Amino acid sequence: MQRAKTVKRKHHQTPRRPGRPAGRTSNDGVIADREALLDAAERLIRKRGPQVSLDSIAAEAGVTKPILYRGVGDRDALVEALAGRLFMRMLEGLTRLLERAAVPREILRRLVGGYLSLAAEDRNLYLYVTAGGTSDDRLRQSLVLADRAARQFADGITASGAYAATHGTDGTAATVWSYGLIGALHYVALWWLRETTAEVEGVTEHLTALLWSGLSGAQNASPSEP
Amino acid sequence: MQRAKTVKRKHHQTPRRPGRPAGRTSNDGVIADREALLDAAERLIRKRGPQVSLDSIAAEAGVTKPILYRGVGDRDALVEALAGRLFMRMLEGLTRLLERAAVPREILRRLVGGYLSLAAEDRNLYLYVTAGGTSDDRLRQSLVLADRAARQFADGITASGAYAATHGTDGTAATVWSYGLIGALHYVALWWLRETTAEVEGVTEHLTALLWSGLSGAQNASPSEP
DNA sequence: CGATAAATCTACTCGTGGTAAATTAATACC
DNA sequence: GGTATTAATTTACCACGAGTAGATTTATCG
Repeated sequence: MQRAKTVKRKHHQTPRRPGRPAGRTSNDGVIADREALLDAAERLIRKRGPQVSLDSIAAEAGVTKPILYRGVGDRDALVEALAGRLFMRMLEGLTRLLERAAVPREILRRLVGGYLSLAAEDRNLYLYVTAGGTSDDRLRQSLVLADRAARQFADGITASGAYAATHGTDGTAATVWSYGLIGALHYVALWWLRETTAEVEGVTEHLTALLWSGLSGAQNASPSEP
Repeated sequence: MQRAKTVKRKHHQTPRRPGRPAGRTSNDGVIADREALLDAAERLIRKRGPQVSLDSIAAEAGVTKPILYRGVGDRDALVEALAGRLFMRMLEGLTRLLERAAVPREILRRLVGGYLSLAAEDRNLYLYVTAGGTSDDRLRQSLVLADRAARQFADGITASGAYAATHGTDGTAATVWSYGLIGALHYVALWWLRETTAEVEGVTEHLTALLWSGLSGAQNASPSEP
């Protein structure tokens, strides 16, 4: 309601002079409200988009910036934490999608479609978390998603585990496959999250075809529906 | 005088009082030095890494910030221009690599290996250009690279053009394939540019296997060397 | 009751992108 | 040839976001 330029204070809050808060007998729940801070960050990012500042996030949480810093650390730590929560949710969603076994290509199709749909569900959060140049550890964390998704997928292919056959022996192969997979998914998701025109089914179909048959399948098999 | 931390003035330069410069009769070569500014930006990014500021870039070019802005526009425009130059160079390099025709899988292998090697050659510049969340038009520009690379690749597969068979009919398919391809390449490149340990041949081999056979090839064909 | 510790907010610094105002030289006009 | 106007450049500033130091108030312990 108010906020002409920058949000400074949460709507109906008393001005809260500085100093130790009255009433609190000891440090009760110092760790506990980390989740509340992350919740507030998620809420604001959903509402306002991926461009929100730490000041506004703190305001949304009803605290000030130093509290936010004490609770979750610096900006990188915040993004890291939000990415962890988001990726965990996406992973659970994907797992649920794959509960009932299916043929391998159908598994892949569900993975791709699920990834896109789940990213679109948390669009702003997904953009916030994956923006910023995928620096250092962020990328590595997204690999948890890729790796577990790939493992899940491979487990669907064969009981013996084709994934372990390739990923288990050679660490480089595992990493390359994970990065390649997540890169393809992520870039297609980035594009699709901007284009509201294309419907998810077609995109899923095309990407699944590419990931399934690879480029060797480009000669005879068109990725479009027959 | 100036700051100890950030370079403010190029080493041996005269202080240059403000005002219109003496000697220049009219605006000669206003457009011409845009390339010189971009050269300076490239030089400094190569030297100092992808974290350089616009101030330091202007200093490297021997001009001041407003001149830089007049010459190339804002930061996004600078990145755009540098990305255009880099991708053009990479595309030329890839084209040279594919001049002598080969079997399709070998073509793909050269594409992947060439992409990685060329990115590593301009490592800092590649990171500078692809950092920043791949927002909006940057991503679209990298598609020129992906699209032309894919076209080149497809032309190698069949003379009739498998690329046209899929890309020509359905625009969505073309876009999805391009984004997926460039995403896989870029993410693997990002990882590999950090890991100095892995040699390019192995990474190329694994990624080529993934892109060629797709995930359906994971059951029987291991991506590692037989 | 007084001193110390804890917890919080205010107010600042610092760096960076971006721009307006000041400054100087060239050019046009009489 | 002298003066006003215009072009080109630098300086100095603004806005804004991340991160932190210090002021401020309350609880707790002697």
